Amino acid sequence: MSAFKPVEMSETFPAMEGRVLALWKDKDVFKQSLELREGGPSWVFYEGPPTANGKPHPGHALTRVVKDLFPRYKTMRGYHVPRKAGWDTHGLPVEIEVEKELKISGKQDIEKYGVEPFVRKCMDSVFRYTNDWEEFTERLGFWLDLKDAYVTYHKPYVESVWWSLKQLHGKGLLYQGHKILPWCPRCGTALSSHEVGLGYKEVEDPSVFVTFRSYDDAKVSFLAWTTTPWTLPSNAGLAVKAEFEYSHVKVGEETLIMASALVEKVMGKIPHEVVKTEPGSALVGRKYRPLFDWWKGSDAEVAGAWKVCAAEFVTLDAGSGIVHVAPAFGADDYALGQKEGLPVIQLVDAAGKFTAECGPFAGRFVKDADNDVVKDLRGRGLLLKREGYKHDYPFCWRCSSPLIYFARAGWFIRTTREISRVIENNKTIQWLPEHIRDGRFGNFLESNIDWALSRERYWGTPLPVWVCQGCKHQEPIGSFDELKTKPNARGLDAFDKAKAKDPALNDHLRVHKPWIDEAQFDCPKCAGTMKRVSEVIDCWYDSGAMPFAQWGYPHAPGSTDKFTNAFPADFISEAIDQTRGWFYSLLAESTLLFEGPRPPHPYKTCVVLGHVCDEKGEKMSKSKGNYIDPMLILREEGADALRWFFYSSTNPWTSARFSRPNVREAQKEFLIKLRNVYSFFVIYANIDGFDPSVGLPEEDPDQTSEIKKYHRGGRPVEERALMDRWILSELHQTVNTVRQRLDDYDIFGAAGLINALVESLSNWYVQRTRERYWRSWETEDCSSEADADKLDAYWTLYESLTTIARLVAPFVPFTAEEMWQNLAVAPMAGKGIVPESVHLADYPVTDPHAVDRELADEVALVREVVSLGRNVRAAQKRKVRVPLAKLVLVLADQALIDVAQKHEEVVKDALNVKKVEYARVADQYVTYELKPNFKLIGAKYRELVPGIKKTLATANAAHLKNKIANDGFCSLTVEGKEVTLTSEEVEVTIAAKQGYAAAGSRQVVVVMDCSLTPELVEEGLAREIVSRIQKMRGEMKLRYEQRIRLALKGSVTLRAVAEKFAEYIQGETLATELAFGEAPDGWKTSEEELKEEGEAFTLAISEA
RNA sequence: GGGCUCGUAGCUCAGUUGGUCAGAGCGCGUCCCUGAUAAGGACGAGGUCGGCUGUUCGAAUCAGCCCGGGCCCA
Repeated sequence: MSAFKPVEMSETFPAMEGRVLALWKDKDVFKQSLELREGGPSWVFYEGPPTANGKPHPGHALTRVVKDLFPRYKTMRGYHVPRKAGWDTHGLPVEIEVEKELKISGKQDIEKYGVEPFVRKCMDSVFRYTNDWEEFTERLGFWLDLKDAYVTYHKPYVESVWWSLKQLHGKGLLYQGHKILPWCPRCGTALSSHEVGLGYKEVEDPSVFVTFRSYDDAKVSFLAWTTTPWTLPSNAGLAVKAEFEYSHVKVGEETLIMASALVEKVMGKIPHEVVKTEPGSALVGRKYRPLFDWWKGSDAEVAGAWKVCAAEFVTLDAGSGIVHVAPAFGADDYALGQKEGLPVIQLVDAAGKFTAECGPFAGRFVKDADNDVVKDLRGRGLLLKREGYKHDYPFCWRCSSPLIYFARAGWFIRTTREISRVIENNKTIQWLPEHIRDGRFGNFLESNIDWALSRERYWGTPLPVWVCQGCKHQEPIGSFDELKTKPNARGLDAFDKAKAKDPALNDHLRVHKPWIDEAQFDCPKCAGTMKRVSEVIDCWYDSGAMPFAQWGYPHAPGSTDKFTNAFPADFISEAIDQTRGWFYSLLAESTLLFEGPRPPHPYKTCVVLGHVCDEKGEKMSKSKGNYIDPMLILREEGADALRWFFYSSTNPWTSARFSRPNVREAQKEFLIKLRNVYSFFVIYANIDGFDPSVGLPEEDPDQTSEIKKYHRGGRPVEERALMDRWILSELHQTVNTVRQRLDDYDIFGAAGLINALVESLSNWYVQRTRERYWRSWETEDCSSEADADKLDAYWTLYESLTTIARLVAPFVPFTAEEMWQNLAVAPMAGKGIVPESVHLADYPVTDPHAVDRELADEVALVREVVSLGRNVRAAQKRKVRVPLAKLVLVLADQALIDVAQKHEEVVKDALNVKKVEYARVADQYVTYELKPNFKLIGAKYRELVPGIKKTLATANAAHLKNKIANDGFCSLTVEGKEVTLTSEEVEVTIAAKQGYAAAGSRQVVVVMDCSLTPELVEEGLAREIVSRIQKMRGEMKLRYEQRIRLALKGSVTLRAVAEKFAEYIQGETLATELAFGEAPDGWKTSEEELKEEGEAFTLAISEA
């Protein structure tokens, strides 16, 4: 008989979600959802590959729930949305993880350990956490095709990357050059920025002011400042800022040039005199003499060296306003040198020692030589002064040696040549939030430098360039098979040999170091030996290649179709730190490689996520110890709670404060409320035998319309009760706006609307219509008006809940599924009417017919009235149980009175009053206030506005109000001018006068007659008795429809009231009889006391 | 140091193209309601809308500067 499974309120959310997961698995719902939409328009999603060498943290939870929402939504909208998973597997973090595991450190140790076993360790380590990730992904409800994931170390992926690099080489976009790297001279290795960040210490370095003699006048010098004297022999230029003013300062016989703003600070007590000033731009291009004559460059190099350049990085914070430039030892310096044609003078070797040409300094470690360099300059009169300078300086986190910034040869992608196309492409991408496009990301692109692609490491995609050992001829290689076609190709069997020794060797490693390094062939130019360069590439290039590499394009069979069908992506989403990472690598590679497709590509929309912070607003990280394991939340609170928290608490791009209490709050706010309504429906639908499938045809031949598809019974909307029409209007209005918000990628906005809908459903619709579900049926066939109305109530709530289930399915897929299974699938099973999962259903469509904006406004007013009425009751200490005789509503105009009258029954019921009266004029209760409508009069009267405001405020409000009401306008004299205001230009508001039992807002005042008559008190007492009985029923855990027998024992008054209201009391409490006197044996009894009424009685209940 | 971003009630956050008592939820206190109850409602806080200056008839909302937090970069 029961159509619905009772809702077990004691079941935890995670337990419910476990059942849903099992159902999805059992019916393979994800796969079905893809198959269902095959042939539909496709909507392309790219999964940014997470690095699977650590456990998922809360930030990944945010990323994954956002990534899941839109594909689910689009699928329900009819799109085909394949979701291929991916894993980022290369890179330094993996190597470091393995180094730690092996308790080794640095490249020398790795070489000693052996590159082959090391690389194998790296590969193993990557998937150590895969199980964690897969469990996390599934438990979160993130539907992703994990079985068919792309993996960046796999051979087809690597070869796809090779193909792309060959394309770039062919376009002249791949070249060898220099890059300034943080370098540990002891370890002989570069450090990643992450590693550099680990080792900052505060130290005192020399701060020296050095004089560079002007080329044409030995008496004039440029005063430059540096904290690294050891770089001075490698000086190649000086930098000034064109906009600054510079002074010629006479000191004795000599003239020093420095920034005017710093003269006093630098010269201090040294006697000096400013003889001339000029802008920095006037200094640009002047030549000077080097401090040391050790370096011997080519004529061309020398011609370009030792000149003054303009640079933006020059500041007035410290120093002299003139900066010493050593392109080999600073990134800014290098970039400036490239721009200005300065030579790269590098008089320091990789061990941090001065090179042989450095005379007395040759072979000395640079940091130790600082003092002697200074001494040498002083001896030659080239030093103005030396001080100490405290600052943070990076040290090697492994060996504590001071790092030096050092130019290293490497491979680069010439992004700067194509950057204008990249910028154009970027301009057409939809960024959320919008400011990323021209802000953080746009700025980053504007200051683009060539992409340093190569890494002197082991575990990565090998850079596929072979170089002739003799003539330096370069040849990029696009695949392993291509190598085989090369003249006299040899060493290609290195991997096979290794595999013969150890059959467990993974075939994908064929294209990795060290085996691939064995491959050689003959140089086509000089017949020398072509060998691969030793480097691997930046793993960011790997991930940026995923649009084509995930399909093994163009080598893999069928990959061309797969690639073109899934390019560009409609949607990607990652956290903000990916601006310089994945967002850039995707965009840059796509722009450089593909010149055909119309921008934007390879992604059209990018939702940028904020960081997940702890309750103090600090970024969560394991090292800080403020980290919550997201699996803990999933186990304790559940996936929907976690998901809803991220969707509803704030925009995804503002960093959310993540904590268990916050997640619980989101759960209480929304999920529990929704479940309560759902449970309420199921309880009474089962009691009343409401069955949505009754009368349905076995097969529905026409499943085209929303109504047919999802079945909507009951009378036409316009024939239903006001309340039903209202909630259906709210429902369909919300459906409409939620679709709009989601189409705009506005998750937070959509979640807010859904929240408001559920709030309305729970706190107003159900609250105010509960009695309709409690009534008994009157007729067999529900033909009476009362029964039809009751049936309407069920259909209305049924439609609301099943529509909400579909509406929230992309957000809280578990709760939605649970509701759908019970409300739709269970009763309709086998009738071919509803899909067997909510995620196979269509997203709800608005029925414009059901939307009634006027009614929505009306109910808003009614809710306001009720709220104010409760306010009055609280202030007057009149609880709602005691009926009051009269309520007076004072409303600003007749239209509002009409509205209130229309909804009078609801008001009476909600506030428990006998009668409602209406008044437009009620001067004894209210005061009026007049205010101009600023928006309307602002532009018209401008500076008169304050005067108008003042005049209106001080005028006789009641009088003016009447005048406006009668004539439609009023005239005022403001600052001597005549001003005529129409009724639209003046807002009349009312407020309750002090001292009355009244409360008011701008448009309505509620006045209550709070006097009590004996009749009212008696009725209140009767309701009090009912309340006590209900409470007891609850304590006895009686079924909701259980009939009972009642016995009461109390005062004469109490008995009189109970007798008078016997019918009411029995009706409300489902009592078949009401007796007075001692409780019969075996009945449950309770002593009740009504303090306010001064009554005490004994209550006894037995099941009937 | 540079870029971006944020700074609104004890906490978490809203606040539409600048228009006038600055809002919600949570927590707290008081009270109420309850045949959905691991719910719900009413009321209270008296918040210099980070600070200063400016634009404007009018600014939380625009501009400039400053202070503080976050992120990225140097």
